[in-house]
Amino acid sequence: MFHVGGARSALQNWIYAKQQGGVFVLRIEDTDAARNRPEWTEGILDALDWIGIERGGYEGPYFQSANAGEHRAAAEKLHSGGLAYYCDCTREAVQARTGSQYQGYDGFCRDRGLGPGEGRALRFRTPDDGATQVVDLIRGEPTFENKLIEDFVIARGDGSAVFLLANVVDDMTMGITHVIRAEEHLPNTPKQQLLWEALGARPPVWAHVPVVVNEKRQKLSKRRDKVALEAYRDEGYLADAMRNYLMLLGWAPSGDREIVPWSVIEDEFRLEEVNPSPAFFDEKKLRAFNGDYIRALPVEEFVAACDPWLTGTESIAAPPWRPEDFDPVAFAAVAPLAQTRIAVLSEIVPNVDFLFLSTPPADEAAWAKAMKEGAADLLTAALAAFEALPDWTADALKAALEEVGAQRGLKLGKAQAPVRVAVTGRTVGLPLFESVEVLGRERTAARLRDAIARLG
RNA sequence: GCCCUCAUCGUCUAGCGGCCCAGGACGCCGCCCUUUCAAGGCGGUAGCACGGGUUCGAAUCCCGUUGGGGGCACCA
Repeated sequence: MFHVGGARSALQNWIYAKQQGGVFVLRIEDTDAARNRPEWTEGILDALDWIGIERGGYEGPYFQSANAGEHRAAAEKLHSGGLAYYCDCTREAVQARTGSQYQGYDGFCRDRGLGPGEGRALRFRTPDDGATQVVDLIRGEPTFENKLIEDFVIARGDGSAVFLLANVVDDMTMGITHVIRAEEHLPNTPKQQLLWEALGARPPVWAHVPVVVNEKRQKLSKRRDKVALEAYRDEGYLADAMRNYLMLLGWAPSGDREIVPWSVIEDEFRLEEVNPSPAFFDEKKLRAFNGDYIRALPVEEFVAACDPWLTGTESIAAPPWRPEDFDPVAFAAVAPLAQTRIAVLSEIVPNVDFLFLSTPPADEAAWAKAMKEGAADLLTAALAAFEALPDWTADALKAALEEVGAQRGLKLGKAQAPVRVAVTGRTVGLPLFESVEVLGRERTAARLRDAIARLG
């Protein structure tokens, strides 16, 4: 599973690294074996592939746990240098001293001179005075008073390093110069910067990109929000549309443009210009973008792009018709008509299913709406007119129905309604006469007869 | 409670002291086109959170208020 917010920062990170002539490193933070979820890694890689960050474009993935030895060595170094101390306080004990309102660790073990031992955590001794200023490409130079930073844990009772330390050690050993991550890490940054300095290295340049929020302005959460990129892919969003949209959250290309070729984005994107406030992920706008991208596709590419929804895949449900009833030639014939009518690829199915189903899809509401007074009469006349047609073409079919309607004082808009429902099962859909032409004389006649029979 | 952070139409944004009684896009609403529905064309709706400064001049700079978000774990 990969969060869209994460996908966006990956995109930004990737472009920035490219522009700087550096490499984008994908690292999985897995210092806690119990919480490690291998399937997440796969999800992240799939998402990056889909969104177009090809695997050659970044390094990794690297797993923090692979460096456990170095993490421990760094912890030991900090301890022997007097920059960290062991602590055996339980959470409850700290709370008993500080009161119910959380105040941070109170420094109880600071000067107890405890040695390492089972169940003793190692805490970093934060400076008593001064301030830590971080350099952030997006936010300027946030400054944190050191005395307000608690003595935080850097290694667990079993000696393993926690995220804060492990992350810093890995960054140092990998020669990381820029850390670009989500805004929620900003409050951790002074702690990590203190660690860089304590370990004798020059801290990196930071960039904390804003989070993506839901309509309630909360950070996207996997539990309550649709955040998995795969879900959008399976619904039929185009990768190009998605990455274009994602890049516009917090940033815009020059000159009143939004839908632009990727090359323009790669060229014009400036991390420093990213808007520091959280952005709402607007699915409606994404849809509009996607529709635009779909329409821009050459027809043959559109046809190819629809394939997964026409045949089904592991993650995409199979269509309602039998596989052997699918006719690629018929589909290709109506594809251009469908192209302007769908915003996401999965919508192709209800637009063309009438062609491949043995009977029109049943929709009682549609039937009730279209089959009013005179419907049987109109259908009967239409059937006769259609059967008399020498040429089975959309134009001829249209002329025939126009004639039938005119005899009954009906405009084509009205006259086509019952025919449409009888033949396609729906009140809305692709242009009727083209659809009927592709459906063919036999099947059309059969469906009209069925409808007339039903109307009694 | 403490710390950090953010603030232009409903939403995403342009704007970085005069070009702005604020531009674009999505949405929404009309009209046109039209065999349904779309697409397309045209038009409209709607915003600088509030209060103080600074300045000849502020959406743009400063301070405060309010509101939002994030963080404060032997999670990452």
